[in-house]
Amino acid sequence: MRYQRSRLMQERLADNRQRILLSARKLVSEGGFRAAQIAAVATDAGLSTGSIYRYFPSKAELFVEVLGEAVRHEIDILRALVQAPGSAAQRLQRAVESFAGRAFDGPFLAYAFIAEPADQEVDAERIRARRAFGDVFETVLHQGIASGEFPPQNADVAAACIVGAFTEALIGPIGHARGSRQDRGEVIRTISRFCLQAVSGRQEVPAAPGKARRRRA
Amino acid sequence: MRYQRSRLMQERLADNRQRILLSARKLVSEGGFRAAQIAAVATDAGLSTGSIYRYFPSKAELFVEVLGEAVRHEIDILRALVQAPGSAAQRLQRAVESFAGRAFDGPFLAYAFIAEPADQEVDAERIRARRAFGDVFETVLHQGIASGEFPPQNADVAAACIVGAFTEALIGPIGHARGSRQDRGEVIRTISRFCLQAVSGRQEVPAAPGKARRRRA
Amino acid sequence: MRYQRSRLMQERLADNRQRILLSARKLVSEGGFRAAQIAAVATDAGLSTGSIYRYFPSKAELFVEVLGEAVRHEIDILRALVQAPGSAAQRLQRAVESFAGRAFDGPFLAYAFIAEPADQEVDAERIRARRAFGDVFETVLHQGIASGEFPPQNADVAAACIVGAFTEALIGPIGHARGSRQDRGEVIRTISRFCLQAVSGRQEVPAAPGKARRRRA
Amino acid sequence: MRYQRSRLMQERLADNRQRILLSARKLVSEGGFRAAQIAAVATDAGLSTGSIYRYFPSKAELFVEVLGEAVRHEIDILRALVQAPGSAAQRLQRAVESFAGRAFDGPFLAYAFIAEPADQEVDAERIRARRAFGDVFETVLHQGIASGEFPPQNADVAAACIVGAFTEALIGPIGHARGSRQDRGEVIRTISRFCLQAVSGRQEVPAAPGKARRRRA
DNA sequence: CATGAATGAGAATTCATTCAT
DNA sequence: TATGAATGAATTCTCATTCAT
Repeated sequence: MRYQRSRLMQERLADNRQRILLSARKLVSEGGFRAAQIAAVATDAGLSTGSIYRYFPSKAELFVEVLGEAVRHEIDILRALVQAPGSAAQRLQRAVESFAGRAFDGPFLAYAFIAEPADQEVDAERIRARRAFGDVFETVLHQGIASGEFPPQNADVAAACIVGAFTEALIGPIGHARGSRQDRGEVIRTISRFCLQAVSGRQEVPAAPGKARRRRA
Repeated sequence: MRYQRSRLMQERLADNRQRILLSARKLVSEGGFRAAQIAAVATDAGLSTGSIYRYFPSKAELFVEVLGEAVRHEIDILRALVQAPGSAAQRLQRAVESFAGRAFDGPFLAYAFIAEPADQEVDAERIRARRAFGDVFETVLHQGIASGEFPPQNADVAAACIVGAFTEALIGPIGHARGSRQDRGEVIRTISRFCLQAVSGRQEVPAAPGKARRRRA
Repeated sequence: MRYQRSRLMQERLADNRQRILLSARKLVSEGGFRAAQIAAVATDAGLSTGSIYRYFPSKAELFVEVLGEAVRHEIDILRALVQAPGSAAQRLQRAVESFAGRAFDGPFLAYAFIAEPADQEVDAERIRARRAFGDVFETVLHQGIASGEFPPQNADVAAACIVGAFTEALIGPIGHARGSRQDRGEVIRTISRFCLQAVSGRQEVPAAPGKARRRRA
Repeated sequence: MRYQRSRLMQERLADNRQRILLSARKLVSEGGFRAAQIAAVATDAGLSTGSIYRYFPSKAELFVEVLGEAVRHEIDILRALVQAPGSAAQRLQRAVESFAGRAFDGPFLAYAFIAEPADQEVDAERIRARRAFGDVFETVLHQGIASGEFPPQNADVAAACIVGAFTEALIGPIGHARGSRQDRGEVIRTISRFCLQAVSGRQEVPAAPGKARRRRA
């Protein structure tokens, strides 16, 4: 006797959930966790505060998901690049440039990813995220070391250095790259060369410019 | 008599101010900004909450100064190393290792330095701090490029990469170096080689181990 | 055809109403009023929250009826026992033991009956309920006093004492009888003797054990 | 160098704490836990909501103390009466009448004592309270049984019955004694005789009337 | 008619800042 | 001048009730 939940309804529900996630993401990226109170998220999403709790059990869970969703997407892309054919150096370069490019375009992820959140649960998710990124880079480093492309090195620490390097360069406050005060391609190539030289110990000729096209996030 | 009392008074005032700063710093380093409420700082400093406001106009100003003080100290050390005689590579290496070593030993500075503070004013100070560190490294890079030691590169962005690399490696959550799970010297040498190779494009033979002595912060 | 549908409909309506009452009762008995939110009742009854409001104008009214229904059932049984033939003492004993036995088996009624409800309206119903129980016992007391079986006494207050005595003994927190830590028969006989002696002022020989059979609520 | 906290100050502090407890107690006794929100307590005590938390860590702790304080006071009185010289029956009678008298005068304690609180911690305290009262009566019962004054009986359950009996008679909603619709002495004597006859199985001649004087709580 | 998503008025709690003593 | 008690705005979360579909 249950009424069939109409397709429209289902869409609206999924829609709301997504809108909440987007609003939360937007607010954090614009004003940090400070600016992302439940009430603000609700208003931005066009809902009441109570409705947020229909979709997420708590503020912490909401932001864990915001972070997790962004990270998962990023990791998927990185893993694909890292598993593609090519030398370790090429694959590392592609991964760094791809990541850096998106971070340049939409500083949100990297921002949330650096920020100290107000909540322990979110903090834990942030740690998982950083470790996940590091793991991807560590994989290529190990492959490069094994194949003799890269000299032996502490891949663990080096991977952390890579993550830190472009994080800081792109979104950290001294990242002069902020906005578009510097040429996108130039910044990204600098970062990728930095990382490649760092792990290979060889002078790297940056990939032909113009390949990494600007793409909106 | 009156003069004497006044001098004592002044000393006590200066003393209290310093004690407040130290307590604030200690609390942040131990538990983050979350743990550094005015009341806690006051208790730790052996003063009343009201007294804090005799020395600092607001919580934000207090923490701006906490951060600023720590950074100034660090910058002084770095600048001395950078202005000492030696090749650009040597000076860069010394600066990186010195900074990294202190961060390894006492994660406070680096922590506060990454943390998203509760307050916009503190945030602004954090930006200044990161920029100041970057500037020091940028200086050496420019010198190295000018002297031909380093290939031409975007020194601005590269400096940010350096700061980011060791920040993440040492105190970021994937910094496996946390605690003492990894050998201090090994971690620091990995980082310094990473940075040197990154900017020089040459395989670097790390400095003889044992030179960088452990020192408590 | 239309008539048939209508009858089915009516049956379904009555059915739903009953299911809601049962679910509400079950939830209160298991977790107190705390656990009996409208949404939980609806889920348990296999209906939507909105539907609850088709059958009951408000949460308060629902629980007033839950309580009232349970009490009415209990009162019917008690009245039958009290109007049966026999001495006042016998009838009183039967009533007390019958009530106590059901309370021992299914603490729901007694629980709701003591609990401070979330709502004033339910509170009022609770008062009516207690008064109704008291009235039944008062009736027997009056009869016993009239017949000379019991000494003259304030039947009103004594009836309240009876209700309080077994309520507390059976479900109050010091009612060690909770669960089955004590022998059911023993507890019930103690209570009934307590009440009988209290009103008769004579040593009572408890009824032969084994008469009051355990029955699930 | 600490300023001496003035006696006045100390008095004011102790005063506030006491005022909060009194306000909380008053509100519960008047309108149940429903009416005792932190904001209401604060207003009643002439303080801000925040100030409540200077004196009590949480709402639950506040009400645990409200209940505990009242109970401790009551238990002290009961224990003194129970340990005084005299027969078990006399001591039991004095205890019951004393307790009943105060409950008649100020229904607060007994009310809170029956109410189902909104909070588990308070609930736990309530259970302790009831058990404590029961224990006092159980003690006299055991003594009376040992001395042959009372017939052998389950003292545990009987003690619960006593507590329940006058609780219900006095403050329970069927306690017609509410307000002063019935004569105070008459009600109290009825209760005490009820309890005495219940445990002794003998007709009790109530203590000479006029002895139990009305006293404000 | 049934549904269940949306609402929004509370309620508890925290903590920077003020100010009477 | 130092103190720390008092303040109260801000924030998260709950749940009875309504109403568009």
